[in-house]
Amino acid sequence: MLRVSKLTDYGTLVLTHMAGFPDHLFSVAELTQILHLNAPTISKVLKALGRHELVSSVRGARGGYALARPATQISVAQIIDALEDQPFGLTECSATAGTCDIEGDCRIRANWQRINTVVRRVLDDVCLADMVEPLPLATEARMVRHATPAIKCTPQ
Amino acid sequence: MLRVSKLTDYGTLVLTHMAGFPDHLFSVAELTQILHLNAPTISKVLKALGRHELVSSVRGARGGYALARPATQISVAQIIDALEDQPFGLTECSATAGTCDIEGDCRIRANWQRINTVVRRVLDDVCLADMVEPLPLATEARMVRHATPAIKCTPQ
DNA sequence: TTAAATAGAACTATATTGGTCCTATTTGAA
DNA sequence: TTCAAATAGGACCAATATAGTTCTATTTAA
Repeated sequence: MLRVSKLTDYGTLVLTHMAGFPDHLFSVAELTQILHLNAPTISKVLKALGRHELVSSVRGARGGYALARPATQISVAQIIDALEDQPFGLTECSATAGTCDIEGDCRIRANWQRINTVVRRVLDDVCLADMVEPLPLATEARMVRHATPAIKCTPQ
Repeated sequence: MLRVSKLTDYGTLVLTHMAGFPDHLFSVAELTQILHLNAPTISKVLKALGRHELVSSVRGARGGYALARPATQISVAQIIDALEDQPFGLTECSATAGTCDIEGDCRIRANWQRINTVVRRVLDDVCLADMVEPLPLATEARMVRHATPAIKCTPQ
């Protein structure tokens, strides 16, 4: 469907809120009230984010979660990696080798991989800090500058 | 899952093959033999592509399909639009308004939309002709040049 | 010792997708 | 005129993926 899963969407929402209060330890209960999401859902998301070291957790009474590092150092791509089950790639065969019978003489797989690289780079270049505030019409984006020329399109 | 559907994948494969023979009218049976996909699947894909005017069809005996326009004028984004059920967008709320309770005070929706715009532009800038041959390490990509600065990432 | 918290894993229900099949329509050719 | 070869459209079922919930274990402050 070319959509990120809802868990990933929730994850960006949760992390974006947490980014506004870097020193605060958030419990699931607290985030539930603020974000109007169900507690089990928030809990599930934070557990996965913890496993991927995007948040750090403190267990026990008075425990909770906080960002594991500054919001400028957490990218949307990293959130996707943590919350999506499959490895990154717009098609199955371009993400994982050996999933398709005709892989041997497939002519488009390599090109899908190039597309993946460029899309990935876009997502690498958006960080949590960018998601916190409604962005003004931005100046030259690092994202765009950074995108290397991976694909040539025949001029039309 | 941040994946294009299999139908979309099949669609690019079929169209890429057809792009190599612009004047030939392909029947489903013919494509079946060449591409090693099942006939009903190829048929389904081509019908959808026809509805979106990416291929033109000739009905009746000796009928078949051909690209509706030159391969330089069919983009991967258009193929996705034709074969995916949902409108383009990495999250549901950023693709379709009114799908989320908390849309009113959601802080990240607008930023997802900016991300959508940039990703979309990447896909707009890859055309079928680009998928036909294994691309050499390409020179400056129109795709990249074209991507406008929609998102600012705080320098790290 | 207890209550408040996270950790992990399993489970169920729903939604989406993939794939197939059926019927209608069109059209070239015998 | 009839038949066979083709596409058009839609409905359907099976498989997969996702969402959401629940249960048990563990940790730790008070």
